[in-house]
Amino acid sequence: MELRLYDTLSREKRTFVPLDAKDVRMYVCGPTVYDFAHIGNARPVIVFDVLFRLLRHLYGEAHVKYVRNITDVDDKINDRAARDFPGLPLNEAIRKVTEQTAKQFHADVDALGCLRPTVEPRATEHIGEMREIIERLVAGRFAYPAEDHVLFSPQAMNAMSAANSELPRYGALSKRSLDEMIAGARVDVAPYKRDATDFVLWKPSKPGEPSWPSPAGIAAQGRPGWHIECSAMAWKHLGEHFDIHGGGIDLVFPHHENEVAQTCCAFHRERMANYWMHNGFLQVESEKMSKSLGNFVTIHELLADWPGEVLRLNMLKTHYRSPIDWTLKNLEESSKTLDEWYRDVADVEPSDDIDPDFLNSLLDDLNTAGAIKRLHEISPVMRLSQSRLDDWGGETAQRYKKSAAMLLGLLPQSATARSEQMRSRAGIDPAKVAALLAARSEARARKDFAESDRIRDLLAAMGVAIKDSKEGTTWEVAR
RNA sequence: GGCCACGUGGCGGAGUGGUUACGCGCCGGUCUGCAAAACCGUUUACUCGGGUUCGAGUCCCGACGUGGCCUCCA
Repeated sequence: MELRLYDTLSREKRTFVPLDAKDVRMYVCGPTVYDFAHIGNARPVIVFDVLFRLLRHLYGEAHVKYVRNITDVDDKINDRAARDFPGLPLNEAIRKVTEQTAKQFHADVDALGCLRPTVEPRATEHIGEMREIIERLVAGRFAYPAEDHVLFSPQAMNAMSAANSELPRYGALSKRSLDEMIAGARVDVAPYKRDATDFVLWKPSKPGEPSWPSPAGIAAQGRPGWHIECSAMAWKHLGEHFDIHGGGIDLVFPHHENEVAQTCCAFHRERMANYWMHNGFLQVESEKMSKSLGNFVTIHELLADWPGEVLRLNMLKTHYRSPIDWTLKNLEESSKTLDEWYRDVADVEPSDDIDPDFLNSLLDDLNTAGAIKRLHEISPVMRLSQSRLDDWGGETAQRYKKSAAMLLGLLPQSATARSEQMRSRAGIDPAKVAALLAARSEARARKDFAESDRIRDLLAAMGVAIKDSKEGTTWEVAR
């Protein structure tokens, strides 16, 4: 069994071969911390968490390094800080915004059942590395200073790459040519740019803005451009060349294209990452998510209505590269599925093994939908026709189901713990329910069905769903 | 306008040219005081038009539709 991953650069699924099986390295673009993360932001976090778990399963927990950055220097952060804390000095306001937002982000992704990455570097702690990369680029004539900016020249890169096969061509990742980009360039090209396609590595800071000593002999203080922070952090924590780089599909251009350009030119490398992985976009109720449409939904808001696990399963039902339509109906379905699975596994401990069919689905470019199909099949109950039942049944199935689900980051707790959690979440008093159930049983025993139905309706109004069976009556929180 | 994805049953959603994906829902049944829950069973699909092939949801071409990117949006 081998892992195959779809690589955006080659546009095909390729067998994953790590550079060093004892040190598998993955970088994923994390949040810019200026506002609540929305459900679209949650997708890469969840998807690459599953990949992280899978890699740990394959190569051992100690042999996988996952780096996800926090970008805490950005124009949007500055704008938000000035808006939210007008009384404070800008730098102090910025610190408040980034600290609060990062904290909220951690709370959100923890609730979604995501493991913390091995390293979570911050852009502002890597200004030195950014400057060093910029110096290298200037020395190599890939970049030039102009009016206190430093600009990267894709034209220079391509001239060098034509003469030196060690370098990739600019535009290879996003499958664009410079000619196309020049044709599509906006009219308002900054006057200090030599070419319309040049992009900013470093720019001057206005008074009061965050600022650091500039590279390339520029006297004025400045701050980094957008793409350089990821090149710097990936280099620092994963080296010049590593295995996997991930993020949302929208980052392919310009962000990742520019990262590749910066890193490969600074270190004279043909490649930055061996596999480029990109998750698809998300729509809400069949509409593009946007603030103007009023369907901009944050993780924080969703968590008020749903356990994080429901959001997680709902995300994983669709293959990571396909678009997702995020709807209430799907969430309800996901919620029901989890109820059923928790009932299936009860309080068993996971198996030491992973079901091969389940694992094979994940190994096929993270086919979580196929894996979930298998999870439905692995059931302690005879839920499938006899011919397809395999050997499943009883505790073996329960333990297999538990271990497989846990590889997806699902069913992390016991069924008992979960149902207690659901009860306290719904604010239901178990003693009161027990008393009402006893009264109902008594009414049923004396065939006073008017009374027993009245109690049933009463419980339903409290949000309690009762379930009668031969063994007696149980209850759950109604959805 | 340029480039890139995607279009599967009532709904969600897999699918490596040839055999039932799977889940939800609907319907029927068992159970039940009646229900619910649970369990059993059944039901429908491959956007359109060409082409390649013994055979296409799967490959090729075109049309239509949806979405993304085109310098700071996951």
